[in-house]
Amino acid sequence: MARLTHCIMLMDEGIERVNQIIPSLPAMEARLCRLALMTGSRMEEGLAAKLKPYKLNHSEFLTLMILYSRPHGSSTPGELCELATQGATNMTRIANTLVKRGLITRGSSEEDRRRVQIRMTAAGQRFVQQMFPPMFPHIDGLFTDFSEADKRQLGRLLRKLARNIDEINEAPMP
Amino acid sequence: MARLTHCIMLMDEGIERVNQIIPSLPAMEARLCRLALMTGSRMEEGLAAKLKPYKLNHSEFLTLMILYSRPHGSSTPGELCELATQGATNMTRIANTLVKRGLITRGSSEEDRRRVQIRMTAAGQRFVQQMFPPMFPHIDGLFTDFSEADKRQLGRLLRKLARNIDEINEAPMP
DNA sequence: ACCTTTTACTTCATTAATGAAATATGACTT
DNA sequence: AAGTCATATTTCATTAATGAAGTAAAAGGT
Repeated sequence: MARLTHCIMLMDEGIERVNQIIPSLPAMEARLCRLALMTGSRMEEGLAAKLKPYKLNHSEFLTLMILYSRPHGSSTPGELCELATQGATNMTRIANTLVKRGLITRGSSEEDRRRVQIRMTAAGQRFVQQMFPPMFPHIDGLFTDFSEADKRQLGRLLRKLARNIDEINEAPMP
Repeated sequence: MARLTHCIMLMDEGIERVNQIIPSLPAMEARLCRLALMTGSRMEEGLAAKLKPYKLNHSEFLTLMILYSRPHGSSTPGELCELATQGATNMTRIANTLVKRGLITRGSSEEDRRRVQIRMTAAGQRFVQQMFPPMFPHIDGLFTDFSEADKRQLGRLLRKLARNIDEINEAPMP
């Protein structure tokens, strides 16, 4: 695959040329937009590659990690949908595959029998504890040459961007 | 859909809890990772929503814009693959749909008859000039409250991150 | 000139991920 | 108890990306 920095270079040139035809283009912002999209999708790919040996996809991994982070490794499909930003249909499928692999169990809730109680099994916990730490060097590597200030800045700016995304999504669509 | 800021809050809590069970987790970096992934995919979704009325998906839009940015609105499938970071198979499909809509044409090249010359039609140019500018407020909106320094910083940090991604991808996989 | 390899794309089949709508069940309201 | 809402699942369809094999043209060695 082509280097991301190369793609970014080509993107910069492209925006430059489009900007010359359409001067009203907010070039700086468009560049940031593309940068965020490009790095985001590369990171997705990188993550997918890391997960492949474990036969997990992004949403399965995320669900597993979220469940792992819950008190008693327990939650419900509805809650997991919210936490993992997934549709109910997908969550059912994800739970199916994780149950099949013995990493979680589905049980019925006492108080509300509509609810399904999802619990991480001991095998599931072992699995997470084995597969997660080897990813740390990769996570660290992404920010090796970042100073502490850089990290704080990036965090601040991405959170700021996130707030703006929310604003836009809440504003009534014209 | 749940607000992104809310998802981020939940993510922060999740990382915090996982970090208590697995202290070796590089929490700050993991947070940045998730932040980048989450904002990236929200921006994808936002873009997809903007493109939907025009019946375009991301790769079709990107291809169209790249072609628009080329001298004489002309290129070849191979070049477009590189510029849009797409496989040849996908590019064929994309070109098919864009040809069907009359936005581009496929012709054969003079010098190298293996090559296919892809050209943007007048209709294609009109289409881009109509559909692109209305997206500017959206692009601007993402960065409304960003100072010029903020934008420069974000650009710098994302480019830095991109270089690290390249490093990781080039390093021999263990 | 002839054979092999490489390049450039296309076609067809397959997989992955998700979404929409219908269904079953239980809980809550009045 | 009747009607409404909430939770989860199943079924079906859609969308998008990907892989394997095929076609055609050009390049290069002998």
